[in-house]
Amino acid sequence: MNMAKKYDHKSVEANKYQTWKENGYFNSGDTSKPPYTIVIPPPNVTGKLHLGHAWDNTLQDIIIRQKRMAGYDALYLPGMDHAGIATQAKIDARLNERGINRFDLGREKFLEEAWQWKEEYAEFIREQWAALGISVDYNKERFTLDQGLSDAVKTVFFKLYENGMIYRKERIINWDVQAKTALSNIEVEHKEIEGALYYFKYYLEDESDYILIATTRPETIFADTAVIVHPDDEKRQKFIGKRVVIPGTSRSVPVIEDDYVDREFGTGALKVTPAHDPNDFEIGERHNLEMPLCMHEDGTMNHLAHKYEGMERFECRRALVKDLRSEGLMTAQETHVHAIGHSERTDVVVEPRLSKQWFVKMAPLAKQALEKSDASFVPPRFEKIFRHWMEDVQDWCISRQLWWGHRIPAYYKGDDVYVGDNPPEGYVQDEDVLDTWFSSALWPFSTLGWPNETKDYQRYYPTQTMVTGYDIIFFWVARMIFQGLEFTNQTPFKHVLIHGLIRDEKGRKMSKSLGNGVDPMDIKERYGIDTLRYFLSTNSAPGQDLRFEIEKVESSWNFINKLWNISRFILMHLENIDVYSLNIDETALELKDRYILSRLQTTIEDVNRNFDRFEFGEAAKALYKFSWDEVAAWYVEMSKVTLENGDQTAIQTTKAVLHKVWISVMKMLHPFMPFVTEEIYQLLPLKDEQSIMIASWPHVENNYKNTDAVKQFGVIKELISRIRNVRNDYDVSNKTPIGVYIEANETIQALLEKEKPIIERFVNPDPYHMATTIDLTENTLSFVQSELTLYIPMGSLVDLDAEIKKQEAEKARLEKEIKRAENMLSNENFVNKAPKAKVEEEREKLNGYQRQKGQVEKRIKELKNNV
RNA sequence: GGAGAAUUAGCUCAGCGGGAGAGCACUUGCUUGACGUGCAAGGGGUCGGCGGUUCAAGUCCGUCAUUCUCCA
Repeated sequence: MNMAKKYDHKSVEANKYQTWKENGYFNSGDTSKPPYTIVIPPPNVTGKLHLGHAWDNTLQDIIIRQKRMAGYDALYLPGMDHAGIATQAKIDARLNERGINRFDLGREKFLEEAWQWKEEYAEFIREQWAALGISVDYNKERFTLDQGLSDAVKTVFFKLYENGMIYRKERIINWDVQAKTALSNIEVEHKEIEGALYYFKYYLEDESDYILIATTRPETIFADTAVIVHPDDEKRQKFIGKRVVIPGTSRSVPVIEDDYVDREFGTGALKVTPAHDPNDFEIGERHNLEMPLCMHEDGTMNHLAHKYEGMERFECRRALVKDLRSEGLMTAQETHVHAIGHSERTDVVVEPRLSKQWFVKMAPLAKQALEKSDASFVPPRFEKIFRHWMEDVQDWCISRQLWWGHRIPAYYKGDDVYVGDNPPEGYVQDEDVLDTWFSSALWPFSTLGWPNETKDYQRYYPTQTMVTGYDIIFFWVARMIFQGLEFTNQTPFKHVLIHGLIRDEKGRKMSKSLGNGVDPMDIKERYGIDTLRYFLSTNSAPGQDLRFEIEKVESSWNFINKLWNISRFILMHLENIDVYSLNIDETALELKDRYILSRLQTTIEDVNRNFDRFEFGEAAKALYKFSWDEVAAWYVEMSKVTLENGDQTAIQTTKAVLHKVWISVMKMLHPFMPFVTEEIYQLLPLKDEQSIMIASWPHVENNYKNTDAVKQFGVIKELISRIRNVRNDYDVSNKTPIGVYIEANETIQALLEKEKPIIERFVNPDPYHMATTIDLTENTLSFVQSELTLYIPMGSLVDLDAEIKKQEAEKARLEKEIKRAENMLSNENFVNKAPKAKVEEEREKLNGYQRQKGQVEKRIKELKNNV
């Protein structure tokens, strides 16, 4: 026995991952077994994995390890995402440090830099996967810009284009002025901001009258091309057909009528800026208006803003407002709270901007997804969120003005467009790349070889379970579903397990700007990765957020330390043992053995049920309670009695049971804490496999289920707990023998006689006395229990009056219980409608209470006689 | 404006149709040969309010309140 006295995560974790990997345990491919596939949500090649990744990956690894042990050909497919904007921004920053601008470098050289960056970070991420202990099949690792995945992207692009589901058009898109690229709708975060509503005078050209117009974005007036009034607006009919001058300029625009105007909002008249607002764009199309832009791509004003040219847009707004106010062209400024779009990536205010971009027509894809998706969400409410979004999804802007990504396979020559692999002479390829999510959407099948009908694709697709956070249901899950259905005719996964976000100890989101992030590697360093995994997987229910609390991490560590010490005890007794003696002889089982083996079966059932429901917290709770509250607190203590004083058969049986119970518990805990369970498994004799990773999952053995044993054990437990309680209440040291008299029927007496060594060990009684009736009156505490009445003579410590009061209270309590049970049983509806077992249970309870009440009454009488 | 979640012990959270649970914190006692990061024994909740369904409701439905999130 050379186990350390306390759990030392560093020595436990050393070398194990490498060994597993070298022995090929992570590899899929055993075709004699049914496949079970999980693809990793590919982390961005931008930097470190955070706690959110650790949580996400732990859940995936728990599922896959359990399935592997349960007899599946488990494939946990790893990979990474090129993450267009995010990575390009990082590379830009790194180049800037070296004083280099990417435009000086040129596209080709820049991409060389980018690939180098990717190699660096991929290695870093693999190290972190190893640190987390996740059992991914490295033979199948993929990257979104790999050749195969790029082919998949092109195939999808071509097919959608052929079917008219991808188009290129001038539309109002969300423009990120910092990243200088288009964004899709869902990359825009709407935030309520207190802005202002500015009222401007648009004078008629002859200055005889003016229309007052309210706007929240004054700087866009330079791109106004009309003013509209409502057809029913009698007051303003006279303006229709005339021209008004844009305030602060000499340019005039026509006044036209259109019922789009909301007569309740602002002044009831509207300026139209088709190139800077999606609604205005539609009006512009209806009325054939010109659509000039008044800003550059970086958000500074262009020549249309004349004297404001070159100013940043908000600076221009301030200057313009100030000028118009002093010129009397602005009449009012009201505060106005409205939702303003911010770039999810750079957090700058998104500029709606007319731009020619590529789009995916969403209606047909969404319709199909809604009709055919059979992915089941856990918890189910997320399906509603997915469907609701799908129901009114807008076309997806997929082009990005970046270099790092899948370059759009479209070529132009003048107005001619060629989409395909072999452009004719003279055609020039589109400069832009596709939205990163365009490739992520294909991840579950492109990683398995699609569009080729590869063996892997045929065997492992569709996948079983997708695990991800609710924050990317729209970005990713929904898109995988509609692309999967469109291109593989199947939903890409059966189950979608949704988890929440990880929050700091105050409940705030972890973020770089708050600086409240926790590095999983720091936790690993201090407590071990098993501790972190156990903490992450057991402290929230599916779909709920998880709060990071160091106390919970510590309690996870404590649990592992407890497991370590139980193992130490067990291993001490299994040293130099003949492994054949570890086969259990059922005829030799003592009560404690029958009890713990029976509880082992119900624990396995409980764990299995909760694994099937993805309720890992509940599964772990069952194992925690079983190993700590039952194995350690009772079975181990009882086994000491046998191991010290029992006969050879009993000792061997106890050792065999300890071994069986413990190896089963280690196996069931392995998905949660792979390293420490492997360490202990390796130390245990009589293993079924070289590694716990590939050992078989425990199965329920019905022959060990024994409700009688559990019940009898309960009698012993209740008795012991009560005597310990008296010792505590009356401050009687465990060293002092305590008098114990037990009144019970002969069956119970026989049971207690048999378990005498255990009771003696646990409560140190004065040799205890039993009879079917016991008449002890003087200075004796008494406790009526379910199967027996316990008397403890306490001499002068007993206050008879107080004891009578206690018994009276007990009697009152029992009477209440009796009344409750009687009420239920006299209710015809209950007796008729409730399940029979439930009714029977209540009858038994009633009988028990009545018997107990009789005992208590007898006791009160005796006490009173003695006062 | 629409949709969802949360509201349970001092704190953080499980439980979601048959008599309230965990971790931490708290109280008392304990150098018991696995473990003081432990052991034993405790205290502490009319499960947000009000209605309803049911033989039976923290648990299902409705409604209100408060907090949070997503969508527009």
